Amino acid sequence: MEILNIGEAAQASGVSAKMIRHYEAIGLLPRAQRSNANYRIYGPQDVHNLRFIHRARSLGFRLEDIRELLALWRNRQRSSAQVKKLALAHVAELEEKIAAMQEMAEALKHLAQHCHGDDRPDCPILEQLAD
Amino acid sequence: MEILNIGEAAQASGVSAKMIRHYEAIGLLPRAQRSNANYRIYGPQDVHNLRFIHRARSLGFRLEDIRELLALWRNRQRSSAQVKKLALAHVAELEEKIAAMQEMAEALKHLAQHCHGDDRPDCPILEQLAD
DNA sequence: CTTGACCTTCCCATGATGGGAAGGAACATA
DNA sequence: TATGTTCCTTCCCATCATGGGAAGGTCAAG
Repeated sequence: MEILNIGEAAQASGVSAKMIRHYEAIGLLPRAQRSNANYRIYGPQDVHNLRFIHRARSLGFRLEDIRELLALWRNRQRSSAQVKKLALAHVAELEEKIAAMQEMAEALKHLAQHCHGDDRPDCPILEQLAD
Repeated sequence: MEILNIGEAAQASGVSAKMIRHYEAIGLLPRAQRSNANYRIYGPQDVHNLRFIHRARSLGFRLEDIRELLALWRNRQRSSAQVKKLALAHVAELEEKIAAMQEMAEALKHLAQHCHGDDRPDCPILEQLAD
């Protein structure tokens, strides 16, 4: 298990083969080495990169953020402040979206509570939408 | 203010002119009446429909859900149970997304708390991503 | 009659992901 | 070795809601 093709690298990293090709296409990953038959081949370091991306995605980072995170990761001269700033900006975005969705959910739950949910047509949910 | 062109209807409803055309194109709205010059023209009922859509979007409903909500709204034979079901399904989706984003935010905040955020390169955020 | 603000249609972009086609390559088993 | 299965390659298209912008027609006010 030293040299992997794209399917094996996908298995090993949790990133789909489709996405590995995509990340390469947009320059998030360097162009992979190729076998004689033009298959992409991946070594341990490549898989490490892929895992990094996978974890960052699972924390909700956008690909452009991940591009920066990868650069910081590779750069031994980075300051932890740069990383922290990126992370906290992302947290702020998440919290903004969470708050917006919570407002929606609360409003809808409130309306639904007052909806009989039976055979009759009267419904405060529609009434609210129609105003 | 009885007969409006698309820009005025947009103003009056909160839905952009661009989106009004789009909703018509995908059949969410009936084809608008046209003036001699082929301009779309909107009456009070059309604006009412647009406001309905605008409010539903602001509660996070997807357009396909709104298509159903509009049908229920128009249908005097509807049961409030149908509306409530749609609404609660949407609440469930929202809450699922909220929970996922909260997990991300919590994980990141935890990592950021342990990141010095100074000039030094050491950073638990990157360490976690690199594992 | 010109000018500026509006309208029309049409095409393209976003962001991350996947589906699927057409054709070549690798490999396992009969 | 022949054949079949599974993998790879590239390329195009779809999602979802929204907007940007071009090219050209229309309208109202000065």
